[in-house]
Amino acid sequence: MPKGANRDRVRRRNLSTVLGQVHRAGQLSRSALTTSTGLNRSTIGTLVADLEARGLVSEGETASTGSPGRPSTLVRTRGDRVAVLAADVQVSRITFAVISLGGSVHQRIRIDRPADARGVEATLVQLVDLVEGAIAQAGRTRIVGVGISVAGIVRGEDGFVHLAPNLGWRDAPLGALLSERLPRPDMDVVIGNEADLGALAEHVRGAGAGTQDMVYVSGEIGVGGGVIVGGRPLAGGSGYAGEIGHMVIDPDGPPCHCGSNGCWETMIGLGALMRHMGWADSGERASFDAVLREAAAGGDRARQALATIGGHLGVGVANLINIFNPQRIVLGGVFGRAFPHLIDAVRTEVDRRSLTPSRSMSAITASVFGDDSSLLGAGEVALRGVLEDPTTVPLPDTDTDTDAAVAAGG
Amino acid sequence: MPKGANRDRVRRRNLSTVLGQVHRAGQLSRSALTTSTGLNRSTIGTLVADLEARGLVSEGETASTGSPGRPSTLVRTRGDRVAVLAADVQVSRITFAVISLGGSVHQRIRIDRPADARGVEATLVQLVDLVEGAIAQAGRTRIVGVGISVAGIVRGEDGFVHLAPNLGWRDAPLGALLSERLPRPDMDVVIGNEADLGALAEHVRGAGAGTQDMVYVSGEIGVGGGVIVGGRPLAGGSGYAGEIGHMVIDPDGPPCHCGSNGCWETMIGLGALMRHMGWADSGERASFDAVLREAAAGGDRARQALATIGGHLGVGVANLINIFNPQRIVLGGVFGRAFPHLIDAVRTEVDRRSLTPSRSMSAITASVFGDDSSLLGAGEVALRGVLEDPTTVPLPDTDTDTDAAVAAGG
DNA sequence: CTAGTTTTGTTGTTCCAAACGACGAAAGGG
DNA sequence: CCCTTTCGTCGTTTGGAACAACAAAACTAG
Repeated sequence: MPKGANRDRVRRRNLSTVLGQVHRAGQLSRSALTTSTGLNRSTIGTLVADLEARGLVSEGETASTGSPGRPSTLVRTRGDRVAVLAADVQVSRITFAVISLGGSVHQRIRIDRPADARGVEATLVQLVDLVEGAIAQAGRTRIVGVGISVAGIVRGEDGFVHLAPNLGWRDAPLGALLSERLPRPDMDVVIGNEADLGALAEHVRGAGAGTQDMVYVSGEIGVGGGVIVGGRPLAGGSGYAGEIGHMVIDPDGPPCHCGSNGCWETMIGLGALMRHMGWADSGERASFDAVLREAAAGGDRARQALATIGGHLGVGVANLINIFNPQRIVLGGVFGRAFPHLIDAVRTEVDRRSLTPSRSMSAITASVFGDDSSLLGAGEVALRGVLEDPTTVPLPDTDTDTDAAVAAGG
Repeated sequence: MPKGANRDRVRRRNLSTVLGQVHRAGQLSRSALTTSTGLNRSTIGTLVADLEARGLVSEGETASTGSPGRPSTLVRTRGDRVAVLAADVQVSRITFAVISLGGSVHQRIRIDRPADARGVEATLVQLVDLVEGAIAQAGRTRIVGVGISVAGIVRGEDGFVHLAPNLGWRDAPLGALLSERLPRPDMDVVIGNEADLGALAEHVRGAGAGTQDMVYVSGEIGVGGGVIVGGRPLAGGSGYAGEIGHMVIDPDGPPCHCGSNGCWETMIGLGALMRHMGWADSGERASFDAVLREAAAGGDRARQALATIGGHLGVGVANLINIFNPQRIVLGGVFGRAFPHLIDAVRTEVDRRSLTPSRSMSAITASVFGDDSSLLGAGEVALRGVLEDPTTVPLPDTDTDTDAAVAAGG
């Protein structure tokens, strides 16, 4: 909140930017850090030494570039001292992982959930179980945060889930409940919207890497969206931003479960595809894959249906280009998997409907991480705390950090 | 570009935040500055002294609050040493003003333009004339920038006007042309989209004051939009963001001049209103006022037409709420003036079509500055340079500043 | 009206993180 | 082999923010 450059804040910020750069690149030479940050060689030296003492990075071998001059030391993220937990809560399963700086995934568990264990309470029990198990296994590794992806409308501030239609949740204070049940109350707990987190993951090291402005369109049973604006996630006044699935494309279109008509979701969601196929809508994502298989096998009806969906998809993408003027549009979820079948129809509509200067700089690509986007994004937000203030990870010996001092004083 | 907190950058940033706060509030006590910035009393003292020496602020009387304790000194912006020029280029006239820190408008000129003096070249001549006249009259006041509002698609970086349909311009490098013709090449020249600048003005001290996320919808002959995200203007990859007028609301709707169909603009723009009135579309904004007068006089047809427009307006506003989750939606231009006739229909659609959690926090209001929004916004962007780095304004005696040192050295 | 309280501005000093300069180290080029 | 280039390190400098102490300017209580 305070905007002034305090002396502590300067230090924290510099540590944060250095760690952030290494985290994003995975591995970076010290000389690259000096040029990108604009700081002095010696300053980078002390900052890296500080991060190294905290166990966040390690200095490895030198980079042997072909150019003359002494090669620079490489700075790498370390995954054995600090890590976070990430969970992707889906209807019929939870994917769970231990993720560390640099984005490396250490463990990965998938638990299937029977139909009677998908409520808020059951999910809490499952999550607490997974977290406790991971902490027990962590050993010396310090778990500093938990990130959880939910397909629903989530308030960013406290992780209150307003509505998660496919899970059948409504007004569930998931963040608060989880925080109070976890063994270590000092851990960051962040709940995020599945599409917002997917956008984050694709932006950091996926299909949107290197861009400053991108839009991620997530096709699951419903349609969600995550937007990166100027390198930062678009949150809105209370974290509900990015609900592009309920953008009205046709005011007199089919009714949507949200109470409106002609939402984008009603025209490109799973239900619409089933309609075009003449199938019954089971509300299961698997049926989308059935259409995909049929299209791959050369089925005309399936290809036609996907092209129709692609056209409607293109209309909304054109809107997003006109509104956000992004450098990249990333299609994720089922749209990512169906990308080859959709892209032609999408491009046709986009070329016709978006303003040329914006259009010419917006590349439309498929998601890189596929179904893992949300999980990786959950890890990313859980790491945010450490990335924004690396001093929260205490130095091992010296008792300079806050909570270490409190522990010593009490 | 460099992200590290250099020592110079720390100083500049602190000066910038202090000046920015005073600029926004117009007048602020030193103690308020300490609490809002988180800096020490003495630091605020030196920073304010620095700004005072540069002639940017002045320390006035003390604020007599009812609370005990010594009252704090008030810091006010000074308008007599530094100012900027702002111009709003409309089809049939140019509005021009001298604006200083704190947003106060010092002079104000309106020149009407005959039909044969609306091209790029004629406009340039008119603008250069106005700027030179203002500089000649400025006396001791240092003119540090020029901001210009144009209703068209403008690249933020260099002020290249891709398309300004109502002015009949296409691919006009207005920024470059103006910069090279101006008497003082060191002045900042910023060209901006009319709606983006309107949003900026309303955000700083208008209908969006105090918010962090707002959307400004500008109704002129066409429909434009400006978005503030997290307190900053949404620019997009190349500054074209916010073209909400070409958001497709009905894929099979009436054709738009942009080549698409059913753009929002075709349903709520001037042409649509004329259609509903059964009038011929003259493409003049005045005809909108004629409808407004008829509605005010009790004309049923006019009221019905406005309500229809309001309904379509509401559909798009609902989209914007779902996408941006803003704290405020500001209706400007003709929508601001017609606000009472539109708002009921807008609210009805918005309530039905936007997701409740987002809806409940988005207030819809009319523009505060009316037709002045763009002009004031142009002043605001022109001031951006000084606000971001107050050290560009040299100290009067000591030759510590760059260009003063160069002048002395040469 | 006076003494006490509270908050603020000022001044001199301290402190600390970044910058600087010099040196040795580690590469490539001839 | 020496030269050039670039880099890391160490000791020192520097500049700006923080701190402490004091004076000033209100309000409050008697």
